Amino acid sequence: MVPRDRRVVRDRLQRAALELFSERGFDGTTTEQIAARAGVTERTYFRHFPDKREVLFAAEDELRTVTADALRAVPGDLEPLPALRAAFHGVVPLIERNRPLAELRAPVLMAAPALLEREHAKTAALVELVAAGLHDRGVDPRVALLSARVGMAAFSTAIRRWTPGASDLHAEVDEAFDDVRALSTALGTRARGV
Amino acid sequence: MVPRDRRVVRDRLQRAALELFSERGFDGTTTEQIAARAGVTERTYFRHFPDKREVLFAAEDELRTVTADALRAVPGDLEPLPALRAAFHGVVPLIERNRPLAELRAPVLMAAPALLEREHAKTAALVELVAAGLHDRGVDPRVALLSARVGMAAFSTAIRRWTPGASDLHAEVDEAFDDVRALSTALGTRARGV
DNA sequence: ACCGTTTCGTCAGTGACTGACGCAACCTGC
DNA sequence: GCAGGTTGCGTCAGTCACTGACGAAACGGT
Repeated sequence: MVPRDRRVVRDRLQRAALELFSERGFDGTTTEQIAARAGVTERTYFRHFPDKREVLFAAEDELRTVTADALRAVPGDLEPLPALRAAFHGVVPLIERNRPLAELRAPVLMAAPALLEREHAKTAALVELVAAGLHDRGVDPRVALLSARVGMAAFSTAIRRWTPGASDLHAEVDEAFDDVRALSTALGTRARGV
Repeated sequence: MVPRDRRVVRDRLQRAALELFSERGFDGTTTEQIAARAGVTERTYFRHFPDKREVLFAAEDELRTVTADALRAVPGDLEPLPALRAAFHGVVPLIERNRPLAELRAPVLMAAPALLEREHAKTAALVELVAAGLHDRGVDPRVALLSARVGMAAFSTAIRRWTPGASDLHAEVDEAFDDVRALSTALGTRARGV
């Protein structure tokens, strides 16, 4: 028994998994191999992560709390989409900080459908979280869900458009929301309240 | 060996799976049980469906082709979001026709995270499809992806808001897109081209 | 009635995941 | 510095999703 600290083992498992997935791919790697490289047994792996994919999604909890806090910190008089734009600006530092790791993860995710699926579930869960946050601000639930989806569409697009070094994520967020606004004007202007 | 017709076996498997998932839940059902109720072996199940979840997602192919065709049928001079609104109107009949089955599927999906995840992947794949369709119409790829996400957000919201019998899905689609327009006006009006 | 093709059953095997049990290392109070 | 509770791990056995290989039965056409 080497590492008596739980965080150490967890960290070694994450590192080992990322390495192996990069080398042999997700499907070409067994959980037993991950555990072996981390110096533990397969059973221990499953004590730290509920399944094979979850090793790569440890940062999700922080993203959720930061997003929820950022939305709560937004002035209450803002309309739904401006509120989300402001909230996502508060999430930008976290995304920027996690960028080095994200660049290692990206090729692995793209190559494994099971991991892509998990990533989509992560986005969907975040939409629900944001919708709940809007509801807490007094937004009608029907509008809250649509707003959350549109806002998340803008934020996801901003992140994808982001080319670190060449562009600023804050600027990309503003541009994406501006694009939503510009795209929507073509929908015509009928008289209906939200 | 009773049924020599492939479609018959496939249909029996789908029916058996839906029944069993409704009775014992997704996790409480084994693929062997599904096959047994359909009168075949587990091996045969996996000859018809690649995994345990896919029995409930057989209609996806039709949705994809209908959506792609509907988008192609839209006049080429429409802006992205109006084009998507028109295309989704063309998909409405399919959704309405599949409603009875969808109502049986819904509670099963909600109760099983693995199935919800598959459903989200389906939406994500449809977004990619729509983005590609927009790109074929000459829309810039960066704008196409954002448009596809926003349009799909509106369509998904319309379907969720839809209470069959009490409301019309066509009307819900228009309302959802109108809501997007109304929500976006709050983003202010800066001068930027799309 | 013959033959190529489809579709299925059987068998054997891998890998993800779980529950139960015991042991060793840590933490506490005394 | 030591008894006793807690935590983290190893081991074992087992279930279930999924796959490849092979043979047999049923189908379609000639």
